[in-house]
Amino acid sequence: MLSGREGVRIPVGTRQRILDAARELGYRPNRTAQSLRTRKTQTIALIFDTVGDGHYAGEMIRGALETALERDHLLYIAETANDPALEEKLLQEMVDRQVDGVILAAMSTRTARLSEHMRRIPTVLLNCLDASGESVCVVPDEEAAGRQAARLLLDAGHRDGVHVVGGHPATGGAHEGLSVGELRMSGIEAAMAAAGTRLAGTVECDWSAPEHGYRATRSLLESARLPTAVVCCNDRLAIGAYQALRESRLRIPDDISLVSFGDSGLPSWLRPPVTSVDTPHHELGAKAVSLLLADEPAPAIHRLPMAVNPRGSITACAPDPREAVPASTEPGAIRSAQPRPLRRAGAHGGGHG
Amino acid sequence: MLSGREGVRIPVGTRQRILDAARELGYRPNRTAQSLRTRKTQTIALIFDTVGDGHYAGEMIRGALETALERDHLLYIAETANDPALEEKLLQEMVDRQVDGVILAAMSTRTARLSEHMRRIPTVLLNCLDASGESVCVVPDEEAAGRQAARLLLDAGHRDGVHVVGGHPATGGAHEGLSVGELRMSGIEAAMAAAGTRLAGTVECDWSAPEHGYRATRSLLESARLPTAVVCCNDRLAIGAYQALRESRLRIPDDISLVSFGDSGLPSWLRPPVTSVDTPHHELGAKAVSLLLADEPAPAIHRLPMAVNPRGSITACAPDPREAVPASTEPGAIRSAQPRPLRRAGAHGGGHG
DNA sequence: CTGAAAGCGCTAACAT
DNA sequence: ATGTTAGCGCTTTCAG
Repeated sequence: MLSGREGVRIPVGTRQRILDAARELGYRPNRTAQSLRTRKTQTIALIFDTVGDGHYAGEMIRGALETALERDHLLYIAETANDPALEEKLLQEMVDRQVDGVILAAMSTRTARLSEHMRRIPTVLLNCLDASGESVCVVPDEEAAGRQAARLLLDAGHRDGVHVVGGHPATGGAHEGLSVGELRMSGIEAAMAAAGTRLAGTVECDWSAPEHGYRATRSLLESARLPTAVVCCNDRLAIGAYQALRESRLRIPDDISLVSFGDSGLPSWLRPPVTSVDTPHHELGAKAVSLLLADEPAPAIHRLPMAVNPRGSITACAPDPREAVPASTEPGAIRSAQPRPLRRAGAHGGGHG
Repeated sequence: MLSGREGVRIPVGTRQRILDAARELGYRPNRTAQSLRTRKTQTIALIFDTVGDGHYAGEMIRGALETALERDHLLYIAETANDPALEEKLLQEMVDRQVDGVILAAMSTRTARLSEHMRRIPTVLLNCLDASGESVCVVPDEEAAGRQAARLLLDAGHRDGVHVVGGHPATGGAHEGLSVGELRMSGIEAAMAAAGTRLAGTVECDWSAPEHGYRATRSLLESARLPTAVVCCNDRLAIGAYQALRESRLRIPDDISLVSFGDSGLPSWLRPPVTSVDTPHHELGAKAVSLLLADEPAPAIHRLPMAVNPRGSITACAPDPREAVPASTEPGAIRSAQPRPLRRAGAHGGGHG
């Protein structure tokens, strides 16, 4: 009766008294014994390739944890460090402890190789796909994200002066053969085309560090026609872009608009805060858990929408940008050449980038 | 015999044959059954108050995981979001699953309140202390960190021009009644005193965002006597300081030296990289696990040394800074007034801050 | 419809 | 020194 057996006929008062007594005595069913019998442990393994700088992982963990808790499950966590042997060992340990399912999470979207274990236990791939296409996968919808970013700019009137910093690097993983960069670019281009226009240009560069964004943006500013808006393919590039723009005395968003794809939570430290299309880490983690715990984990790729976070780095663009923003070939002093060493100590004073 | 019973007399060949067969058949002892019998699960609960921005947590998790794995344990993870009710529930769930021990980790050092559960199960407090002083605690040695930071500067010849940005805010937790800021300041002051000198000044400010560091540093630069070196109490303040220095055309480390206390992994993105005294997240996690798994978890506070990471933001200081750095009351143009809008596209091009 | 009994797979205590 | 047995605390099956 304590285990919740149905159809028991006990006076309601008595029943309640029993339950109360049980609680008062601090009775807790022994989950280990339950598990031995039912072969279910109410636990899930969350295995990362690498926890990385943590931000990505942090939100994912939170999302997964919340959903798991709602469904009365607890989370194991582990990290493979991209070591196949370690991955195998961890998977084995998890299986030994009879986890009810495994979530294999990758920090940067890529194609995963499936271990044997994963054919014998419910598995969800998080932020990665497998070659066979027989797995349940959860990934951000990068192509839609590209369209979202472009729409932000288009809706503000930017049509002819939109440049991209980042582009389609070969590095990084793939969704169905396409890299994150390719997908985002494809989305951006599609949205521009749908609006009857196209990108003014794309600077292809490494996404890994701010300095690449800095250099790419500088090269943009040296061109004959100044951009009205720049799309940065990730946060690090955006930091570099901020730096380059600040050095050129171009103000955001007054002189130029900026959109970024957020993946690190860093944009909130930029001044002014950058409007970005952010990877839904939290939702990815939550979705992975709920799929794992669903009755029929039908093989499929679940693409989650990215979140648009307007933070004021976009300004309406005049119909003809040539009148609003005069072109310049002088890299040294594009706009106000006035040196303003110790500027603004106000609310935005901590500005950087 | 499979469970490793001692004193069994079996021909060596046979013994090996059995083991081989077992492996070939894929035999794995059922850990759940083991646990039911032995009341040990080879698992540890790692419970954070908040995973925060993740960096802190990421390294801690890694450290804990490595050590746990070495000792054949797996890690549960959870987050209480500083909600006592949730903490209680999670603790209960962990106890129900018979974890062998609990690590209670705080993101920012503070004093913890002990739940009843923790008196009945081995517990280690990570990055926090409890009022009773009866727990096993692992914390960074903040006072030593202060001395380390000061020594870096003193060894480079900085004696009379060292300023601190941050100070001793009342906010944040405490080690034996002292906040992180108080401890660090105390260490800095002790080291300066030991060297026969003292701080030129301290700007007390909020540690939470770059803009406070920016403003504090600006105020420093407006004073009559220019600092030869600045100590920033955390990464965010350092970012703000970088920004202020850059706007003043002061070069790091040529014109001014900088040291920071690292807590976010962010310093690596600053140009030039900032020399910092870093919280040993990884070691904290590892130590917590090994203490938890030790035979006698004697109540004690374990202070772990912080790691010094020289990254080139400190330069030797002339014996008399007054000759090396002329004072100025003009905030507008302290040093080279030359506007250099699009500077250096080279290796350090991505610089920001 | 309800109570009793038989295990889940292992380890520890027990006889041989 | 080795083989045997009795549970760990629960769920499920099977009689009653």
